[in-house]
Amino acid sequence: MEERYDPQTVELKWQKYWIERNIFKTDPDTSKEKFYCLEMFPYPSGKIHMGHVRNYAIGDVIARYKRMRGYNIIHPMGWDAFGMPAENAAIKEGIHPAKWTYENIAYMKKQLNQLGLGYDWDREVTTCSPDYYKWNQWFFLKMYEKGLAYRKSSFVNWCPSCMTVLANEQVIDNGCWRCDTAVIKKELEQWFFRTTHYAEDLLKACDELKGWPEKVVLMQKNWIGKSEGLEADFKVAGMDERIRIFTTRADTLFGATFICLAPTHQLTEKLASDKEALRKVKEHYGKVDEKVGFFTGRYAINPANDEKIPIYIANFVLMEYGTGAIMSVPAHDQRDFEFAKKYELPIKIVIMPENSELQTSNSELNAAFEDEGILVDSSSYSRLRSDVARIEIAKHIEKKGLGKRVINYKLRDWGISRQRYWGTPIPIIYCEKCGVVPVPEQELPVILPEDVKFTGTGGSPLTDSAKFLDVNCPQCKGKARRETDTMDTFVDSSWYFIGYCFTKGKINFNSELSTSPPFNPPLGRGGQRGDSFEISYWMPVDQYIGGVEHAVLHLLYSRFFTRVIKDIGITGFDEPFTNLLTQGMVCKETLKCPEHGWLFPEDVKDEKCTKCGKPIERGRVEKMSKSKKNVIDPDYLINKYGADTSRLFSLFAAPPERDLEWSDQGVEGAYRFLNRTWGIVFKNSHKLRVTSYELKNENKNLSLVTRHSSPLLRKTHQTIKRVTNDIEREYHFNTAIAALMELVNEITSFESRTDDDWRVLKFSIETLLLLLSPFSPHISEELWEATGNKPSILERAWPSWNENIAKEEEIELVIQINGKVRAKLMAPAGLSDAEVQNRALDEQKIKEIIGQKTLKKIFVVKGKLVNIVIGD
RNA sequence: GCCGGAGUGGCGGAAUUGGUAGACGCAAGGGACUUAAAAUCCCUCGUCCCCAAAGGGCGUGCCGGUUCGAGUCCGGCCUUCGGCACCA
Repeated sequence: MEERYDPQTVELKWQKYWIERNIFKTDPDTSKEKFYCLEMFPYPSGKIHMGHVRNYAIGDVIARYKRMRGYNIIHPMGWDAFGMPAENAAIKEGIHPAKWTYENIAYMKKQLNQLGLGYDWDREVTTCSPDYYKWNQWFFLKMYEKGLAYRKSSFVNWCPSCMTVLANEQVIDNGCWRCDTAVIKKELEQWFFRTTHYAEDLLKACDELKGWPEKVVLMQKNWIGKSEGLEADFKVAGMDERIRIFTTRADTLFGATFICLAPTHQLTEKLASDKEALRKVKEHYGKVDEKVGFFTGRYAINPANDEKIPIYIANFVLMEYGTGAIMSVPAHDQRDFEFAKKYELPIKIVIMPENSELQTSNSELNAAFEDEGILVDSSSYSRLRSDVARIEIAKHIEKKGLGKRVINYKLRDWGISRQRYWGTPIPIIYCEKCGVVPVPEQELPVILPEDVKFTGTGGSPLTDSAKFLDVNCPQCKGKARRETDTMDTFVDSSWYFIGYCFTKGKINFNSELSTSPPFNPPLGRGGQRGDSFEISYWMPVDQYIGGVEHAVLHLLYSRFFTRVIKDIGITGFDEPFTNLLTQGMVCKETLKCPEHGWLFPEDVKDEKCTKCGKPIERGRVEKMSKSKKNVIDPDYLINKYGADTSRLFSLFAAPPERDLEWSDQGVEGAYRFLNRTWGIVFKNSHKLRVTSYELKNENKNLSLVTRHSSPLLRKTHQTIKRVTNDIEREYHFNTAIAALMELVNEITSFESRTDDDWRVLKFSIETLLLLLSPFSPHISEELWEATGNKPSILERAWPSWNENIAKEEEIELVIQINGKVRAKLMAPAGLSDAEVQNRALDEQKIKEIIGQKTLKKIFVVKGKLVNIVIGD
């Protein structure tokens, strides 16, 4: 064994060993309980970043730990390979997106292997491969058959920079989720997936997501946004038309003083004569800044009291939600209030606070009163409480046949059309005679044409590819053209975790349809090795790990797809991910020069900018990003410290769910720890190798205990307990690693004198290596071998502790007087309360403090503390 | 504005059920080894009072409460980070 720890040599050796032995290959062995460990697959942008290192280190620890605990593990990895950056690279540098993507994948795969991550690459999926995206198209056709995929014209979010449509979930602060460009509204024919079909189910099932962070479940619930209310019809005076409105506050119906329609409402053209005003309002539609509207000249009849109230067209009323029309109650809705003030419309108070007067100035409201209260001026409903009146009025309207109680969701259908090249072609053909015709299943996949030009202007290159575009209609064989839009890349990531379940990555859902029912074949059904068997064996994912930024988008779409796949008849489960861990961001301090902006650490010397000599500002700790120049390159870390140190530090610096602040010195600390571990094995390697000791029988430990070695033996058992519990309890790796550091400290100061000491030392060191191996696997394998053991350490069982050995014989007894610590003394563990009391009262210092004062009461906390309450 | 986290030494963070606040690591200071430096090893390290020791006071964002005892529970604020935001 080398004296010096050289991570590069060690890591290469064991990575080669694992690959040659096929250690991470998955096998559906039904005699074992399975564990599906999954990390969110990366977009192949070129190189991995520290966020990936952290995410994948967490996943690898879990997979290795569960494996040692005896689970049958599936731990796959793949590539979210469609997307805009590849297309941008094609435009900018003239490289074909496929070439660019596959080169990036090759490099990043090498990096992942250098980190020692234990993936089964036989099940790798690459979403831009026709073998994969064929199934996007297949799902599309199945959904089209079921009416879950449909086409409609609508106002959509359009990013002028990306020249493509965005789903609602992809609009962040009114900007594009990729490039931040302000999103505009544009009317387009688009394909949609009917996510709303599952709205209620997706919402209800949220309560079953026990293994998810509450925060994420809440975000899902809020996004689905259920609200119960009333739809009511307002007749248009002098016309044979009705306007249906939606409200959650039927109790304020008597306070409605006008009606507002969305500018794109089906009746606006008919009602509004002033086309110029309508055009103006449309311009402001979807913008949050200002409320704009105009009077149509028409009136509506309030179904509650037959009052005539004016009909307005207003930009702030959304066509996409409810009925696209609202009754406006300015006294009790802030938005209506602002609109009414601007256009000088009447404000009628119909709800009063229960115990006080409404705050008004000059007998006018200065803001809407939106709380619950008591009804006034509402005919027979006056004096009712608003929550009661809400139901009564709704019932009344329903009875009169002028409306009905309904449930609305904020969740909209998922617009999946994208005007891009690098995505899955939508398998649809447009025929002049037959109209919209789906591509026949046997003709899948519809493959992206390779010979296209990327100009960066005029939208998708597919619209210029005659070879792709021109096609014969599958029905009438006449001239037809293909759909040129491709699918949102979130389609790709909505089912990839099921794709991993197919042996050797050979995805085939057709075989599922013919062989699958009955669903969920029982475990242990002898000899069956079909794909449907594998899906029901491996799914659902037991532990999913990824960034919280996907809390709404990806997770919601995956939950939707899982339901669709079930309804197609392939699977028998609703939820894809049993447990979810959302890891925090990797952050680092930023440096800024007043003249040169963000700086790399190497651009700073003595707190000054090396370019201009001005003093720099130490900025906030922010998420690592290239633009802020506060990134750490994983390649650099691996070269300098090795994968084991990089993994160890990113796991030690913070618990997984919290943000991690990068610290160069902290990395040094992790490296020092591994060096010390190396050192203790090196120092003792000769003797350790010849010391024989059977690890298996835990109770043998007891016979080895001597006065000298028992503290180390105890510490070792305590460490097994702590590390195991810390991993089991929410994956708190930081405290688990701290426990390992304590053990190393103890081992370092231990001196072996007798053969029994050597056996205890060997047991300690071997235990340390077993416990360390999920975190820093290479060095653990190397030292495991150096202590005379056969590889692989990964195939060893996770150690267990003996409570009898782990428990302390002596405890430190804390003595408090009136809740303040006054003395501490060592006492044997397991004393009775009375004995503990006596010892405490016997203590010289305690006697002095008590003196002549009266003893009021004594509390004893077993094994820990005594609190003596005394009077004056 | 609404919803949800978080606030503990110089720093990252521990404290599992209301029971010794500050584990572990980093930084800092002192010492050993060395011709010297690096590396390594040892010691100190919340703060204040005291020459020092012994001892004691204060201390988990702020104010108050419950309790023998509160970082932990309750009420009210402050700061900060996320998410949503004309959803009627």
